[in-house]
Amino acid sequence: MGRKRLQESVDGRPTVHTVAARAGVSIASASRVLNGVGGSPETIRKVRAAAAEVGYVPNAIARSLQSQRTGQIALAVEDIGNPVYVAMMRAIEAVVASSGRQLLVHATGGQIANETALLRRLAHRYVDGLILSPIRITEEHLVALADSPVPVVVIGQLPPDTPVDNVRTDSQAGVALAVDHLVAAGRRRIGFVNGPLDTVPGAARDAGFRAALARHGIELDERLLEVGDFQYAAGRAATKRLLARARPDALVCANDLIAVGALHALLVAGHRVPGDVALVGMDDTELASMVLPSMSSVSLDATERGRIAAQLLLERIDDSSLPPRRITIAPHLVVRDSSPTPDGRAKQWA
Amino acid sequence: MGRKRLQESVDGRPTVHTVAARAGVSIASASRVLNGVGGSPETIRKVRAAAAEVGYVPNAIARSLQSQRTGQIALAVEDIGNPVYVAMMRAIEAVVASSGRQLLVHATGGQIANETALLRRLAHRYVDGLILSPIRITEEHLVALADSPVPVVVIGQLPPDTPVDNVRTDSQAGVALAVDHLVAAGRRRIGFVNGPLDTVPGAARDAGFRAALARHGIELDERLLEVGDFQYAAGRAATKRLLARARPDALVCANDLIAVGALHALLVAGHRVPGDVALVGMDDTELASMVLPSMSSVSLDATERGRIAAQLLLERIDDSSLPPRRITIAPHLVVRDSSPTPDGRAKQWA
DNA sequence: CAAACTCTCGGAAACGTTTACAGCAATGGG
DNA sequence: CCCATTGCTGTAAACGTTTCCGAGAGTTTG
Repeated sequence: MGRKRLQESVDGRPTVHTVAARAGVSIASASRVLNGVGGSPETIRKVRAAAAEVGYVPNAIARSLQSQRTGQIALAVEDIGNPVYVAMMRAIEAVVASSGRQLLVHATGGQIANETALLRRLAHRYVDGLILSPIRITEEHLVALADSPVPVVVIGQLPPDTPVDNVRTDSQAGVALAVDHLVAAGRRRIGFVNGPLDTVPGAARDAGFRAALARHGIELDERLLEVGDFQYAAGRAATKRLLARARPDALVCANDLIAVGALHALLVAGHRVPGDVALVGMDDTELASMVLPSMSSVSLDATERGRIAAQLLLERIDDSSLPPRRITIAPHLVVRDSSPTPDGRAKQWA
Repeated sequence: MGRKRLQESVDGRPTVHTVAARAGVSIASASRVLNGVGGSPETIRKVRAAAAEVGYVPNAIARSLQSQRTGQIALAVEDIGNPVYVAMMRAIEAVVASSGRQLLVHATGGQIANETALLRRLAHRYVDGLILSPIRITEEHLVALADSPVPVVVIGQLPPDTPVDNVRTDSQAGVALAVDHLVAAGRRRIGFVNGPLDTVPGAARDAGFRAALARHGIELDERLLEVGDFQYAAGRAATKRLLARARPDALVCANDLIAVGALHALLVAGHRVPGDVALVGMDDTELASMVLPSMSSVSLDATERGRIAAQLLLERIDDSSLPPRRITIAPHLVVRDSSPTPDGRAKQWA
């Protein structure tokens, strides 16, 4: 009994001690064999046999404590229901899994308190690194990022010279792509349904929209601007408000969820899309091709951003002396049926 | 230097030794104070001060090793992009987070190999419990479940008498609800677009559909049956095939993704919904109210299933002697615009 | 044939916690 | 005034690994 206590873990499962005793070798030898480093043929045989007989599985926690690695990566996004984050998550999970690690998912709800709390919790070292995609960036974030005890990669805009690995996209240029496309098709009364202006993407897209109109010499009509959350329901409501006071001939939306809401509002109000009002979303999520008419959308390549972010993180975990890197992904426009084709014609059935 | 090595962790961060030394007490006393158990007022003051000064944060891994608890829960679903799993995940994450734990997400892709590998990996004890929502159940699953080293809760059908906590829904009855609804509205040529028949939900829904038709004395026309993956694209393709050879006046779909695909195929083919063909999806995801016309759908209450599964798991973690529990959630029909209202009339504009 | 290497092995320390146990002082009751 | 109780404290063991180090055996080299 006393002897057994020394060999089995507290819940009766075999430990390296069990295996070693059964094979008649020391735990050091057993451990070496089990990790495939060293051991004479005879020892290897005995240890492997013993391990198989008792069904030994190493304890990940104990291993982590010793190796100072958890084999876990955390991902924190605002809303795991947004298809753009789903795409990102899929890409990240693929990279993470292929490196033999696991992915932890946190939903922050966009709350700053949640995010900084999460950053602080990293000090517990339950994870080897974090991929964070914040929707707002505060001074608190920057401080917390600066003395984060584990590597963090941020997906999204960060102030210049923040010494943090960073994957971003130029959503300002993305909005410009949408506007250019619509102007080229002869639309002039272009509306914009945005997310909250106090978010980083919201502010960038607002600036992008204004700049693009200015570049085309179109005067901005403030009645064509609306703001809501980055959600379907908010997009639908915002569009309804906008339509109640103005007559756009095109609508740009700050993401696809908003755009689907806008599409719904437009069709319910009896507008033809793209005949009366052309529509361009943003993020190019799966949603864009699910709806009818299928939606043009500016792709910010969430999959690619996720993949790169994961790779950057793994690289930094392996070598913390790397200089901070900043990767920018260029947006591109995917034209579908909700906006006029390049030759200016709308599909006949719409 | 030698002294320092004893007080700080290998990467220079403070440990309980650091705090203890700084406060001039033993590590035992320090640990006790930090855990809020015992300590004289003076000791408490000194330790708290020392901890604050050095910015001490306990190491979660070391704590886990000692306490035999990781504070982590894993969730494994087929496809994190399916909105039904998103809803489930949201509910689970809420429960898990409010118990102070964290959620790990695994995407299995429905691969049996992945799932059994995952079950085996539980032996590494990196997590306190698992919520598994398998789409297929094999003998391998049952064996792996039987000797899982940590508690597992399964969401989905399980053979009777499997001694595993289980949250399920009666999707067979769910399909019946849809069929009853359509028959009551006078539809007779009811088609069914299902997922793979070798999956548990696929088989159940197939059986449910056949039984429901039989109950109404409607002879089954095999040409009105189609099968694909539980995905949007597959649903769209399957519906296209079905429409090429038959003229249904209603369509039941095995989930909302398939249903949105079917809706797309129907509208593109020029059918009016629900005028020519009524449509009922299943799962009642957010998607259902995003599309136009908004989709009737049989709710299997994924949110509730997720919430309950998480609670069952937490209970079992706290008390492994509990008898296996099986909770069944009743489905209910949510009628929207894609199927006739109870009085048999379709909305005028469709 | 001695010296220098190369392998393999086991003991023991380490990773950073929590906690059983025993010692000790102070307190209260008889 | 003594003893039992209470409340703190520190020492040391434990959680289950990996790995450093020194010892011994066998092999090569000069």
